Amino acid sequence: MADETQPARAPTGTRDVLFPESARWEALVARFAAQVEAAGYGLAHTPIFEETRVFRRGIGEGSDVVGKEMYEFEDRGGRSLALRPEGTAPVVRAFVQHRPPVPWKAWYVTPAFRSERPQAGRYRQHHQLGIEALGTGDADLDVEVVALAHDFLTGVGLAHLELKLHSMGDPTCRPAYLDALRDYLRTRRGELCAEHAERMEANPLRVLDCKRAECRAATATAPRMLDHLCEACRDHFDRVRDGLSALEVPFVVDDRLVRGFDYYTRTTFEFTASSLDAAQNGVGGGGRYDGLVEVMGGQPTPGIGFGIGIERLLLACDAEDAFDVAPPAHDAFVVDVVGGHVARDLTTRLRRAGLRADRAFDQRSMKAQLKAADRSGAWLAVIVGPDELTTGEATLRQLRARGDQVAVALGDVELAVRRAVDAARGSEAGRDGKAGARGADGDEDDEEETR
RNA sequence: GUGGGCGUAGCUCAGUUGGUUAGAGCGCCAGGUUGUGGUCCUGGAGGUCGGGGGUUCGAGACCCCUCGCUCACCCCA
Repeated sequence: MADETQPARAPTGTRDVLFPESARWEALVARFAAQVEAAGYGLAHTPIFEETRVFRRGIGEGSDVVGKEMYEFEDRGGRSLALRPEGTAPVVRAFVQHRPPVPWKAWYVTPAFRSERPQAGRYRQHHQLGIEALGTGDADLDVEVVALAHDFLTGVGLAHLELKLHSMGDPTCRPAYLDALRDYLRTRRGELCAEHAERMEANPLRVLDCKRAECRAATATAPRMLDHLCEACRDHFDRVRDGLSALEVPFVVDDRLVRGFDYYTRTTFEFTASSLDAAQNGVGGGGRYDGLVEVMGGQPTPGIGFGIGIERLLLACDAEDAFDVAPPAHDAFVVDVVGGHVARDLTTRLRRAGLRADRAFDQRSMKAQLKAADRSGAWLAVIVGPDELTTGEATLRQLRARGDQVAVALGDVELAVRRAVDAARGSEAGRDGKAGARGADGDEDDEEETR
């Protein structure tokens, strides 16, 4: 337990995301929302905790995430609850509960909790962006979902990205395959790494995913799911590949790809960022889960989705110098050296007029207030001192562009600020040859300027 | 859960084989300029040396415990 005399801090494995870093998060979520909403996905908020069985049944008792990493607790009524370790199960639970018309397409942004030892790109609370689409098993939907993930990731500026694609088969073909794989592994048991020699019976697929050289070698000639797909699964996989190729989404088929949750059927995929260390280079992944709705107590309904880790994605962006977001600048900073009531009134008027305005407090000196104005990144300082008070004017001073100070009537400040800021933005754009976008990718739109 | 590295001002760090009032740069505040930011100069504030115990005449330095951070394994976003 932590020392009670020490100041409290964020729990192990969690992070505070404060401004200006948070501005990047905000921009990332906004971009994701815009993209998936344009494709017909609607926002779904579901509780941050669920009945424990939602995850036990949904994700699978055998998975590490449920078996040893889930935050479980009893509430005061003795109910067993768990903090969500991932995003899909709760959304599927909500689908079963509310029976929305299909196809039902939802997106989410949510924290996810896993009780593991933190390290680079791995936290006890991390955040995911994701989509889920339920109600059709059409392979075109697989293509849509994968393409949306791809377009989003490349859209934020990631270039060094790899998409791995695989098929897990379905209840028709997978059991026979698992038997064949088990039979094979039994003959090679002595060659496997210690851990997998133990675990191979319970979870033979994991062995294929093992990074150790022994396991790699021992499984080089192991039977592969792709060779054991039933006709329906094979046809489905072919259509997914054809679709991705048609949309020019590059991928590699990886027949060792095994994802951590039990619910996957048929298409599974994973995006890795080669700019990150291999240990945590998975920035997102997902797949089809045609049996999950039924497991959750609903009518058999196919579905597919993906989740993207925000922290990892931003880490990958850092490694590639991508998605550099500049927080929006204030339009005006009011400098009041006559006691503060003018700042109080003017900032409010500017804000009510839709402008971004701030001020200093505590009646600081003009020098200090101008310094604060400069630091705030505001385009303009709106100065009111004794002189202005007697003439009923305010002085507008450009902080980031050339131009003389001008006096404007106090009653016209909103309009004058708007004009002066537009002019300053215009002249900066002219100099840079860019529309005021200080971010890396230059296509962030200036939605505020067009009013 | 297992193993390695590391905890000194808000931040990045220095601190000689244990020796007196613990330093720097940046940042912050103020003054130079009693009406003008971004440069410059001067000054100032700010430290339970992560916490607890021990060794010693003396500990930021050494030992033990503990908390935290970090990296790797496992697994995953």
